[in-house]
Amino acid sequence: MLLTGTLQERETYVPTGNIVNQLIGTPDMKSIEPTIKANDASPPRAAERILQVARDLFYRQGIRAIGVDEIVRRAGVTKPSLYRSFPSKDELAASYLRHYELEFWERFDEAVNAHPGDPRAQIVAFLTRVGKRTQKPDYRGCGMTNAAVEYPEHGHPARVVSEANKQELRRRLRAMAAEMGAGDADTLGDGLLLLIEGAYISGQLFGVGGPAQSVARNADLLIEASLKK
Amino acid sequence: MLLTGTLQERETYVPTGNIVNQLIGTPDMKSIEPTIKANDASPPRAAERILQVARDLFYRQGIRAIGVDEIVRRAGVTKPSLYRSFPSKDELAASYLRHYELEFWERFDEAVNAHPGDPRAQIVAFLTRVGKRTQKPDYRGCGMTNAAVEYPEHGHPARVVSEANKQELRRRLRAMAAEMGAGDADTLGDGLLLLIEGAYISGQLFGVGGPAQSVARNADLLIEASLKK
DNA sequence: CTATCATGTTACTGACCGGTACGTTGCAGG
DNA sequence: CCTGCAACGTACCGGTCAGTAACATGATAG
Repeated sequence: MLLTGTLQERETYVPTGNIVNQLIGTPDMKSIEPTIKANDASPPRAAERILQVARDLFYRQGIRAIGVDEIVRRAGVTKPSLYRSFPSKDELAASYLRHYELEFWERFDEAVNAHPGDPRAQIVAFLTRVGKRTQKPDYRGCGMTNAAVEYPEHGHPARVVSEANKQELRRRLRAMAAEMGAGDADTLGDGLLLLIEGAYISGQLFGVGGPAQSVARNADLLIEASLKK
Repeated sequence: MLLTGTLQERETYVPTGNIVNQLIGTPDMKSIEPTIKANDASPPRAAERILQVARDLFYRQGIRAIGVDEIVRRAGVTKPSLYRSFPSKDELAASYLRHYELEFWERFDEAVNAHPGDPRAQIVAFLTRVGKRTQKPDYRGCGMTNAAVEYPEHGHPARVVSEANKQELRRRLRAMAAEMGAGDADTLGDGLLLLIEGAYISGQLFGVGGPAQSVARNADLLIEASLKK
């Protein structure tokens, strides 16, 4: 019998392609354009357009479902323009997710800042907005969660971004649960995380009218039960 | 500017390929082999081997990540053998999911049957086992949930199976919540579904030691809070 | 012995995958 | 005006994608 033995599994990511600067690379690097006057109404640079289109398509259709050809076609540019700004499609996906994460923390901190010193109200406020967003007809869940599902390989650039975000979210939720004075803060924090992830998934699975619309209410119930212990 | 206008989005699945019988097609059709004596130690039929390999690879790596060439190579068969038994890769994926769903309901009903007339214990028993499974090192979540993430297109064969399963699960959870006597049974049922989906996702995102291990405890807390209302 | 038929095979298709070598354009500074 | 250089495009790479045409084999039924 053929094909026995040497069919290794590839559980860890090994990159392909070259090394170039990437948009939203590591931290800092706030602006895209290097030397443009503020009043300049110039059309967006190629890299910017590419990332913009990629963010939209990757989120709505999934990363694996979208080829680089379609991205550059819709961006009105050509492939070398993409590969001059991004080392690979995988790194373009990672850039998309880094951008997504930025927006995520903006939303999160907005809810936090709206209720200073009241972590329970912060959570409920955040989840109320999540619940609302899941009821939009074209809701597609959390880009980072979806990317982790699409790329189970350890070390894949997209997964790395997603995992780091979820770890940090878990840390903050547990801290907030402790701040509430929960008997078992880690369990409550984790329970809230489960509800959040469940809302992301159920939102795109059930669409409008799905269980995700009750995420804030359920979180509040769970908090209540956890504080009485 | 080029490329305006006629770039339609394709949100609904349109099939490609021919029409053939499929393994685990619609209901019934219990056995694979049509005419084989029971004592026969013959090697598994091609279609059976294909589905077996596909189930393993689709679950572990994802459906989009696996090509039909790899499936037939690992199954030790060739592509026409696959396409004689399955109309398309999409339908092969649907067959994988139908099989997955069967196993899912086996696990679910096992927990239900272990605690007759006690829906709360049924849920907790089921989620205790889910929590345990999420702690296995190679846990990859729920195959149906993952497939729905991979295929957002309405009407895709894989997504159809997943959506139907989740709808039915939601129905049963709400019914069990009502049976418990919850004040707002639909909200509790939906909350339990959120926890379950959250456990599936978090299990594969965090690996061992992740928040999914607390899903049963959190579900019990949520039930308690919901019954007191 | 032969016809049938399911199951196997080799070899191929056109489209698309991610990625790249190399030429062209346009604009700034000397 | 010319040079230099960054930003872009043309045209192509080998490999893989899902899917198929045409043929071989092997067991069974008559």
